[in-house]
Amino acid sequence: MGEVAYMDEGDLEAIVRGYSGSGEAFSGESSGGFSPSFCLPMETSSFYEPDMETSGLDELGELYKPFYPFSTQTILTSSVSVPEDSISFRDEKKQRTHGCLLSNGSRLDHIRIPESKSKKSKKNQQKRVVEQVKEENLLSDAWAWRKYGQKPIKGSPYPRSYYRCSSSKGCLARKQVERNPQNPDKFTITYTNEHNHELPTRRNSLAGSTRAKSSQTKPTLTKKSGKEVVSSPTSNLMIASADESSVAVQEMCVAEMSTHQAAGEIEGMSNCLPSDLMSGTGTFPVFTGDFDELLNSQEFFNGYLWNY
DNA sequence: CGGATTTGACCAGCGC
DNA sequence: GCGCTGGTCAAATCCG
Repeated sequence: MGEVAYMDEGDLEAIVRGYSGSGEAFSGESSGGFSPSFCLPMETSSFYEPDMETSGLDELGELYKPFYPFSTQTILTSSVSVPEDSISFRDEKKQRTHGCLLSNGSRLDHIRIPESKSKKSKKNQQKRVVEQVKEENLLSDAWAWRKYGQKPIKGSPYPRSYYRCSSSKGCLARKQVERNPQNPDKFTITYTNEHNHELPTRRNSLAGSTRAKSSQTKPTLTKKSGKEVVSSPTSNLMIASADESSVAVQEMCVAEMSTHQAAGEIEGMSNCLPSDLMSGTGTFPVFTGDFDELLNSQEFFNGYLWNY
């Protein structure tokens, strides 16, 4: 299952996208086109194109471009539970679902969030996109993010991490990532504002260099060189960092979308989770594939993704 | 050395 | 007005 909730201008409207399954949801029907990953409410279109009106699923991907340049692959990953912000409205969602069935079998439900939830606060007035993803899908974001803060959230045992787009100094795009208290296997990602630039040629200015995840707050960490790092062999791949491997993995996602390569490789790809968000989990998805192979595959995309 | 992460401090919005 | 909470800032620190 996967859900994506759009909250716009007061969080009055949101949609929930349902998936028949997290990994299996992607049935490889994407060649040359978008998988109907997202079905956005009309008003949501204004998010990117004020007067854009579309009903075509292909265009949905375009709508999502600011956040998900590769909507198809991104979607494939989206798993789902209920966005934290809308958890309290689960029942209502169930009652008011009248979504559309996507060609891949996933369903997209529209939900209306009670107005009481939105107090017209400055924050709420910002356009947001909320998505629930599984750990292994946190990587499905081609943008470069830089973490600028972390805060414990009341009512949740897990902290919330704050990221901003690091591709462009003037970019106001923000991203919040937090583990779902109700379903620790999933993360709630909240995107705020939109990117004011094209997809970065490199996810991070530091592409190629990896910073081992260090944290003093993770129970599931192991000591390494005096610092604590996630025990997973790939844990040093950050969700928002541009480790060569992670980039390659992500590109594999794209490749997958266009070449129908085994989705299993993606499902098994590593996850680069911030250790702070990993607290409470003892196991991590581990990518067991050959990174060299992945890196080689990267060449496949250099032509249009990473213009280097 | 450049860039990313960590983390305490600061600030603003909201409820009482 | 006060306290709580969430979001952001920025110095310190880390890493390749």
